[in-house]
Amino acid sequence: MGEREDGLGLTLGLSLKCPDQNFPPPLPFNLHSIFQTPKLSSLADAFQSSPDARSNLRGIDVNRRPSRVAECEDEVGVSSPNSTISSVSGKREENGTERGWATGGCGGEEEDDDGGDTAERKKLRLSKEQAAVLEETFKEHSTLKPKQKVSLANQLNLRTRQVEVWFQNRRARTKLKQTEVDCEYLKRCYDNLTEENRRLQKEANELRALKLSPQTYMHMNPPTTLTMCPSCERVAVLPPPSPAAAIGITRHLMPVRSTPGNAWPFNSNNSQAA
DNA sequence: ATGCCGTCTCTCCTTACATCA
DNA sequence: ATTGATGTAAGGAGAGACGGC
Repeated sequence: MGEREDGLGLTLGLSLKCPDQNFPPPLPFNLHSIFQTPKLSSLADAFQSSPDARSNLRGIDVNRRPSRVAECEDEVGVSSPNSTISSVSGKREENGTERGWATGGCGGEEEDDDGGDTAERKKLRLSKEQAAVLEETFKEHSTLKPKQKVSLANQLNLRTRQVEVWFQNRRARTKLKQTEVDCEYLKRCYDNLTEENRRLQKEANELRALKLSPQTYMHMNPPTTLTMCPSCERVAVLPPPSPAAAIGITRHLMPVRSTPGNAWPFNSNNSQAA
């Protein structure tokens, strides 16, 4: 109806319901809405927004498949040159294959008190039984083969288009749910990394503070520095050469194996700590 | 083999309606 | 009774696959 139309076409699309409203950062506007060619209000839209016109649908059980429509649909299905099913998209609906369904007409060619070409929006609610069967079928396979679609539609007394749309919307809902789950997971990762980063920053600051005030640890026992001999790969336990080294890396591994002639200040007997 | 065209079906976005608090 | 939020069926655009010519 018209109450949701803001006239700007800038409504945001999917709302991912991420707990953190700032994650992920939303686009400032919907590009699709901006570039989509605005469908200027057609006569049909004017009709749709007319309360009088809508009231004509009240009391009509749109979940019931009118027999005449069913007949028409079957005819279309058989007569379709390229398809044995009547999978009618919105564009193809304009050929009159599905119009007027809610008002019981067939192909929209019935005489219409409301002015002929009524592109009426038929809003219906599937029954619980229909929804349950569709749900069960969806659990087995999220897409339907044409024959499955037709048989399911027949079983549920729905149009194939309705079954098709239901599965499309159901896939969209599944994807949206999955996106929400992914969003939640990424947010947890983000929070963990933030916490880890904060912890490391704090640690770095503490180490810098130590470095700037050497007297604080002057009288402390020097930390042990482990140094690996490049030739024999034994680890030497050394006092730090300077106080500043105490806050550096305490285990110094030298990845490059040196030649035997390398100057190694410690004999191998002193480096049996390994 | 290639290109064009029509059809079908999909995703994505949007709209309109039903329902509920 | 009204209203806003929410859920969902359906419309429409665009894209890709496919078959026929």
